[in-house]
Amino acid sequence: MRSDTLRVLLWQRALDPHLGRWSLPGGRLRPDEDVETSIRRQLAEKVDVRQLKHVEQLAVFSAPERVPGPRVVATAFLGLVPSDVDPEIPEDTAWHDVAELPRTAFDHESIVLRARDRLRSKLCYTNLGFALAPEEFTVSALRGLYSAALGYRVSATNLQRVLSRRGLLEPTGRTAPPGRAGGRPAALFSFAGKGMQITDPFAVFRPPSGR
Amino acid sequence: MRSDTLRVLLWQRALDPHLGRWSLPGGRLRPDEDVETSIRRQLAEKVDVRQLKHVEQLAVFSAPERVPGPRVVATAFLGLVPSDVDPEIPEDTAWHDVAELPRTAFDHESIVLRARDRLRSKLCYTNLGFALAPEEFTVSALRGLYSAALGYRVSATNLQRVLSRRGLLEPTGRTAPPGRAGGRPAALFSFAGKGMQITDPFAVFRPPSGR
DNA sequence: TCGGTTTTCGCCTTATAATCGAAAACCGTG
DNA sequence: CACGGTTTTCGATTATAAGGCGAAAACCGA
Repeated sequence: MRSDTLRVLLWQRALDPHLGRWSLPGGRLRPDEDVETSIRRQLAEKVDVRQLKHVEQLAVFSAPERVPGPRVVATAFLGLVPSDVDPEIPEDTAWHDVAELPRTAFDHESIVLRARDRLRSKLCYTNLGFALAPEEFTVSALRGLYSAALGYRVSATNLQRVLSRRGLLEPTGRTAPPGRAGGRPAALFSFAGKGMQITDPFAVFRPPSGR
Repeated sequence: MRSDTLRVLLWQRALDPHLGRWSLPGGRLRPDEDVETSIRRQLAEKVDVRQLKHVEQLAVFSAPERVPGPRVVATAFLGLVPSDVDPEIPEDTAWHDVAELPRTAFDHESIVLRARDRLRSKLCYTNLGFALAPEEFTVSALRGLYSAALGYRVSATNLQRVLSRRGLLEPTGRTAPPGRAGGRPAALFSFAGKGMQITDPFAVFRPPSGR
């Protein structure tokens, strides 16, 4: 998240094929690592890995013609960086608004869109939203993240109530200073689900309560 | 689903390594096919592909030591067969209760369990349950599927009400004959979400209704 | 016809989400 | 320092969805 828009880190290809187009960071799998280790290693060249708050497999892209030449099977990942970290990124990379992607290399546009859809879905039935938020955040800030990622305005009132009832918001007691125009200082919260997996789905058909 | 238990199709290895152990159907990716085409081809040798009502990528398993010898990266799939089809299966394959897996080859047990967890999750926030049901089914039968897959009893009353409100149950007008002991004949329903993707998630943070 | 069985449905309770509006707490300015 | 403008917070209310219970419906076999 950057200035209330959902972004993706892309780098501009310096080689043919598709020279100049923007592509997702990645690279070849080494024989001694699994795919998650590999993508974390690849990303370490672009972003500090410790800043990745969440990493999950997205899907395998394996169409025979997805890249020119010999076939390349790609395991795509969805990785989330909190909105407050602003990592040093190399010259040839940039954060791009997911809503206005540039001309991408290969099938990378569809990969990004798939990742966006996955994020949107999971925001609605998991705690994944907290992976986009800083350690401490205001309800307004969280509302901004949800709104930008989902593409529609969510109510701060309702967001706070829903997350509170689920026991996910822990008040830190501290407050954030108000903006230039004043306004009541916002209370700072942290994610309360420390023991909880950030991707644990909410139950819908719950087990019977009586036992 | 077989006699109200969740099963998985496994075949018994005839070769070393892990001779005699049970393993998931699968095989090597050919250069001219993508992974989904490949797994459908592989399965065609075991089960008629047309009987697969749903196929989705589960995850990539890529630990360097997951199989002896040179590393093999596997893309695992979750495939669902309706409860009423009873395909011809080869001699060396069998349906195994997921709750009581035999000694499996490699990491296939963890793959199966991961698939089970995915199924359980998705039953709660998608229409995936209908992929396990016949074209026409009674609410009781559906309840049996949900109960067996989820591992806890769900109420037929509530299941019907919830799915009806979502507009997913279409009455066919026909009824199923009662069992030996009698009882009111159950109405037959079909899945009403014909245009709808079976995996479309239900919204939780819904877009504002007023617009 | 009657007891046993299974399905279906209405009614009620509970749980969760959405909406609204007022109060709280701050800013800058006159 | 009072005031309008601003943002956050919270209580009260409404709306919607799910769960529980029991009665009625519809069938069987004897």
